[in-house]
Parts: sequence; C-alpha cells; structure tokens
Amino acid sequence: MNPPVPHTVKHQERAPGRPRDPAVGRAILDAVMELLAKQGYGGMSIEAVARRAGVGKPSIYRRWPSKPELVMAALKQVAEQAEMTEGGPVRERLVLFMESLRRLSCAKGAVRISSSLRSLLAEIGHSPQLARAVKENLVMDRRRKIIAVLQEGKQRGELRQDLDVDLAADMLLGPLLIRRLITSSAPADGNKMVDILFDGAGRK
Amino acid sequence: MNPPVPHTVKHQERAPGRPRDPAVGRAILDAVMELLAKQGYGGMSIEAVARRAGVGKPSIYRRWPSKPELVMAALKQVAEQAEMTEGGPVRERLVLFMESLRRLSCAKGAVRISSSLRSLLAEIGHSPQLARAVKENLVMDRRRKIIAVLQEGKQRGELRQDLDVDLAADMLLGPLLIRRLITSSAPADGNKMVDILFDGAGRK
Amino acid sequence: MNPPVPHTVKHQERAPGRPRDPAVGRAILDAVMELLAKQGYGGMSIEAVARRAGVGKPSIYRRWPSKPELVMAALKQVAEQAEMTEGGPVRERLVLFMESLRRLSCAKGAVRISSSLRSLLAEIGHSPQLARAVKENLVMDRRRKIIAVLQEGKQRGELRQDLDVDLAADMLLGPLLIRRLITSSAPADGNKMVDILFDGAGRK
Amino acid sequence: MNPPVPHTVKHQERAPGRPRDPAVGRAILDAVMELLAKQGYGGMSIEAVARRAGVGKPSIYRRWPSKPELVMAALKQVAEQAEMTEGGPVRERLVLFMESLRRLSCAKGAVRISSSLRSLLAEIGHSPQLARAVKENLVMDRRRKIIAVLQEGKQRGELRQDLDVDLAADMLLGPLLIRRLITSSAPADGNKMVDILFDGAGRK
DNA sequence: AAGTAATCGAGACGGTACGTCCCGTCTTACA
DNA sequence: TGTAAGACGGGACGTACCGTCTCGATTACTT
Repeated sequence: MNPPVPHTVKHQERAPGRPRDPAVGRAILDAVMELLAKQGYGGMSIEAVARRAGVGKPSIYRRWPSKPELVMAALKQVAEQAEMTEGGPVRERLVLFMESLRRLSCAKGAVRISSSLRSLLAEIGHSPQLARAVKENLVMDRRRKIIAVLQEGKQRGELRQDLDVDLAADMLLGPLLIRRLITSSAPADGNKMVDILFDGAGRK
Repeated sequence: MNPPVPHTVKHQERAPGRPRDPAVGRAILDAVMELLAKQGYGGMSIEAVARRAGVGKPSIYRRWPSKPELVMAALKQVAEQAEMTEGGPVRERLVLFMESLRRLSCAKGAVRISSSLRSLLAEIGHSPQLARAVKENLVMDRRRKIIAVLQEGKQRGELRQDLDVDLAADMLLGPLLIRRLITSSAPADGNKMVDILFDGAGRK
Repeated sequence: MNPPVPHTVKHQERAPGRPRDPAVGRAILDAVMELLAKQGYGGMSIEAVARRAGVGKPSIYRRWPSKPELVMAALKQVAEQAEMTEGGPVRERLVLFMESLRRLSCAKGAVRISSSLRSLLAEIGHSPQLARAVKENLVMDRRRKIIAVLQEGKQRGELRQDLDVDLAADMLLGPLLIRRLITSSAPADGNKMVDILFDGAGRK
Repeated sequence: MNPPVPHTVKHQERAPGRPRDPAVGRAILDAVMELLAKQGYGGMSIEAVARRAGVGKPSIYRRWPSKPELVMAALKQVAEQAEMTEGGPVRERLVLFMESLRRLSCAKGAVRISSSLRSLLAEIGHSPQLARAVKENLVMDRRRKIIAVLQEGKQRGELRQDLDVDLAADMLLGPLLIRRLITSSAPADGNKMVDILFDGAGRK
C-alpha cells in the first residue's frame, strides 16, 4: 500500500528493468492530498490525480490497485498519531492520551480528513485489506494503546479486576468517533470521559 | 424524502393532472432494497434500480433528488427502532434499551444495512439534509431517549448531579457504532456498559 | 450502416422512448469527414469526432459499432457514382463511363478519399460486412455496370461471343484502382483502355 | 530497412562497442511473421512481437523505426518474385509470367500476406519511403518486367507501334491486384488476359 | 588485462485512445 | 399531468499500447 511496497509483488529482491521513480509516487500522493482537500473523496477522480501529478494513469495503477487504496496510502502519510506517555498513574496517562486525540480532531485539515475517512469507510465492504487498514488506522492502534494501559492499571490495582478492558477502551474512543464521523460536533472532553470511566455516573 | 412527500414541491394540496401511482414508489424502494442487499451501495446504480423496478429513470428522480436520499428513504422503511421502557429504575431501563439495540445489530439484514449506512455516511458532506437525516437515524434519536432517561435519573438522585448526560449517552452508543460500522465485531454488551457507566472502572 | 438504419436492431416499426436526433447523426458524419481530411484515417480518433461534433461518445457507438463502419458511412455520403449512359454503341458508352470515372479520381477531395479507402481496405479482414461494403463501393457497383453493357455488346454482335466479361471489366477497372490506391499516378485514359480492349494490342 | 542496414546510421564502418546480435533481428522477424499470420496486421502490437521474440522493445526500435517498416522487412523475406523468361515470342512469355503470378496468389500463406499488404497500403500516406517500398514490391517491379517485354514486342513488330505500354501493363496487373486485395476472388487467368490484350474483345 | 562503448532483457515513464458504464436531463408517445 | 422508454452531452472508468527512457548486465573491440 505504500509506494515502496507496491501492490504488484515485484521489487522484492533485485528487480530487473528500470526501477520505479520514487518522485512519481510522491507526486501522486501529493496530488491526492490536494484534490482530496479541494473536492473531497467523491469528487476526486484518478484522471484528475494523474493530471495534477503530471503523471500517466498507468503509473498510478502500477502502484495502487484502486482508488480507496490510493487514498488510504495518502492518508497514512498524515496519520494522526497519538502516543501514550509512560510511567505515572493510569488515570493521568489516559487523560493525556485522550486530550491529545482531541487536539488531533481539531487540527487544521481534520475536517477534510474526516470526510475522506467516511468515504473510505464506505468502501471497506469491497476489500478486506482496505477494511483492515481503515480499522487499524482509525481504531485498533489507539485501542491497543488504551487497553495496554488499562491492563497495567488492573495489575497495579488501580482498576477493578473484573473490568472488560476492550469495552472500556471502546467507551473512550466511541464518543470521539461518533462526533467526528457522524454528528460533526465538538470532540468529547477527555477529562470528563476518564472521570466517568473511573468514578462512574452513579450517586456516590 | 418519503414518496408521499416528494422533493418536487408539487402534489401538495390539490394536484391537477394525473396523480402519481403509489405502486411506482413502492416498486422503486423494493428494487433499492434488493439491489442494496445484492451488490451493496456502491454497486447499485440508478439505472439498475429503474430496470429492476420496471420504471423509467425520471420517475425515480421525480421522487428523490439523489441516490443517497433514495437509499435513505428505503432504509427508513426498515428503520431499526428501539423504545425506552417507562417507569422503573433508570439503570434497569438503560440496560433494557441497550440490549434491544444490541439485538437489532444482530438481526438478519443488519450486515447489509451497515454497509449501506457506511456508504450514506460518505455522502453526508454533499448534502446538509442527508447529513441531518443520517445523524438522526443513526445517533440522535437514540441519544435523545438516553439523555431523557439520564436526566430523569439525575432528578431522582440516582445519578450524580454534575453528570454530562450528552457525554454519557455517547459513551453508551459509541461502542455499539464503532463495532458495527468500523470493526465489524460483536456488539457491545449492554449490561457491562451500564455497569461501567454507573459504578465506574476504578477500584472500589 | 446508415444513421437511419443503425446497427442496433431497434427503430424498426414504432420505437418507444425518445427518437434519435437526426441532427446528431449528421453532425457526427460531418465531423468524420473534416477530421478524415485533416488528419487521415489513422489520426482520426473517435474521441476527437465526438469532441468536434459536440456529441457524447456513446451517441456515436449507438449508431455505428466501430470506427471502420463509421468511416464507411461517412464516405458513402460522398460516394463517387458514375452512371452508364443508355443507348448507342457499346464502345462509345464504355469510353464515356471510363472517362467519368477518371474525372472522379481527379476531383478535389479525391486524394483524401483515396487515403481513407486504403485505410478501410486494411480493416476488411475484421468484418465481413465492412468487406462487402468496401468491395461494393469500390468495385462491384461499377463492375456490374460495365458487365451489363458488355453483355449487351455480345448480344448485339459488337463483341466476341467467347469474351469473359468479368475479366474484361477488371481489365478496365484495374488500372484505375492501381493508380489511385497504390502508385498515386495519373488515372488511366479511358479512351486508350477501351481501344486496347476492343482492338487488341497485337499487330493488325 | 533490413537488419544489416539499420535505420540508425551507426554500424556503418567500424563500430565500437558490442555488435548487434544477428539472432535478435531474426527472432524479431520470425515473431512478426507468426503474429501477422495469427492476428493480422492490426492485431499485431510491437509489445507482442517483443514478448514472443523474447526481446526488449528498444531492440526492435533500434532496428526499424516503425511498425510498417518492420512488417515490410518481414514481408520482404517472403517476397513473391516472378521472373520473366527470356527469348521466344512476347505473347508466350507474357502468358508464362502472368501464370506464375497467379500461382503466387494461390500459395499457402497468400491470404495472410494479402491482409498485411492491405494494412501496409493504409500506411503509405505517412511515409514516402514506405510508399515507395510498397509500390515497388506490389507493382513496379512486375510492371517494369512487363513493360520491357512489351517494348521488345513493339520493336520486333509483334505489337502495334502506338501501344501505350504502361497502360497495357496495368491492364494485366490490375485484375490480379483487384481480386487479391479487394474482392478476394479467384485470381485472373493469365491466358485469357493476354488473349484479350493481344487480340482485343471486338468482333473479328 | 583493463577500459570503453554499444548491446542486451526488462520494465517504468508520460501519453493517448479505447469501448463501457453511469450520471442526471431531455424528449417522445401514450394513458 | 404522469408514465415507460430511451436518446442526449458529459465524464470517469480500467486496459492496452505507443515510443522513449533508464536500469544492471553482457559482450566485444581498443588500448
């Protein structure tokens, strides 16, 4: 899915023939990002990408088998990564993590990216690889990080032993995704979410 | 968006000329559901709908302005409605509600419907009406019901007075939607979610 | 092959739906002739025809199934027809006929038409219909006219009874076609050809 | 146009560097003949030639500048040559010559060759060299031989002094070419043609 | 023996055109 | 007026080749 690892299974050891020009792959992804920002996923045609990148259509298809994969690759370049801090109480680390996710949701190109993500989501039925990639990018990576720290919390006794960490992670990520992808409302406050998760909403 | 209330502003009071054949509208929506189930949203073309419904394309466009609206209308027919029970402790009512949502996620055509929903999601950038409709159908209606019961809980003293009910509602709906639309995993357990929400995950 | 008799076998009795716009067919054929004259057969793309005619590509393919058939149809519009005069001695009538053919070979657009004919010739291996049409247009029609008058000559005793009229016709048409299609030299003199045909080249 | 005299003006006197592998040129021409026979001129792509010959495309373009030239070169290998006999009456020598031409038209690969010739004919507008080569191969060589013997006939008094030998030659070759390239009918009978040419078709 | 230079197969490159599909609009004849 | 049918201009699709270029490797002549 990345230009260095094209969908054709060649270029593994020492490829014969003219090697692919890395500048071409870069130009394509740049063009994708520009057009995505300007016209959105649906309005972005492969032909327009080729035109703007100053590239032939086959040079695109040589690298990525379909429009969704191409867009996925472009979006990976601007992947919104958040890192979990190390050490310290689990509760504080979770707050920091959720807040950094919130900041990413508010960043400059975030609206366009959200739109593209929704479009990619629509295509996951057509390709298991794409489904996996989107899931990973949107949920799984962050989920894993949250789960890891929750497990740690359980071991340290900061959390209930019977806690379903998968579910807890989804309860933190869910509001963020709902608001970003569906309701387009302000991202959820990390502090409040972690409060609810830890202390519960019930009367004390 | 419904056939009885077409997007063309005619037929409102006393329409002159030949009235619309209600069978046509029905045939169209039936065809949409069949094709949606067979080829998914992306693979469903308006031409194919017309063909299968034995109908002219203009008869479709006369009723719905675009493909997403058409699909939206078809999906409304099979809208997945869950009702909040009345009376009794808030906690129990929430569990019942979440569990009935879970059952809907598992129903027969649910996978196809999920696929269509993802596709509709992709189009919400193009039309505010569609955006509103999708939001309403997917989130807002359920959200309102949850919020209402949470407010009731606050008044009755079953919940903390400082609880952000919007956020709490999203923490219940989020996992359901994530798993349905993105990760395609088993829907979240309503009981456990409500437990976490009420009692918190922190050490007691 | 003509626009009124399109390759799709519809429009036979009373076609339902919107009838084809005859202006579209005309615009297409006009564009074909212009482009044929400007860039030749090989340089004429269907896309360019559509562009110049102000027409969509499907409107072309709706009418003619392939480029050769399209060009054939356009050339038929400017078919180079020569009529055999009636009455009078066979010899004189043949001279008149051959001379009128010669004049056609010299006419204004003849060079371009020759070039197109050569290109069509190249395609006759792909389509029996095209082969028939080209043969008819280039040879058979004229051949029939010549043969008819030669037969008449035999009956009247102006020609030898054992004359192979097919062969004689080809000996008259052959030089014309060779010079037009292959050597691009001045067309053969009808008078001289008929002289040789009637009197022979042998010493008297 | 032959591999030994490539279109690139190198290799003329003393070439440095690696000399061209003659086996490559041969493999290319063989592949051309096979593909020509299998798919015809139009269906034969340079890429396919390279593939089948186990050769890189540049190795083809290094030797021949274009597809028509390449095909021309391949066809020259199987050039259909007919020799004029020497001595004896002009009439008999012509008959022999025409009959040997007829036999060539009926030979095994003749149909395929005819198809290729038609395709080459289509390209002569693009290249004067090709035009010359095709004319030479198809008409001029034979024409010269016929004209020479006709001139001899005139000198010896076997033919009329005012005979237009060019025209007479074309009247002999024309039927052959018409039938081969256009009507795909049985080749003309040399005997009969020479009879008509010498004795005329008129009543004796 | 080392250097030089044109060859080789392979395949990427920017392009062009293909023929198909669908879009959303329009124009018919009929009901 | 609504209807089924279908033509319309338009545009993108993914594929096939075009003729050129750029690789690393090979192969011969020239020093």
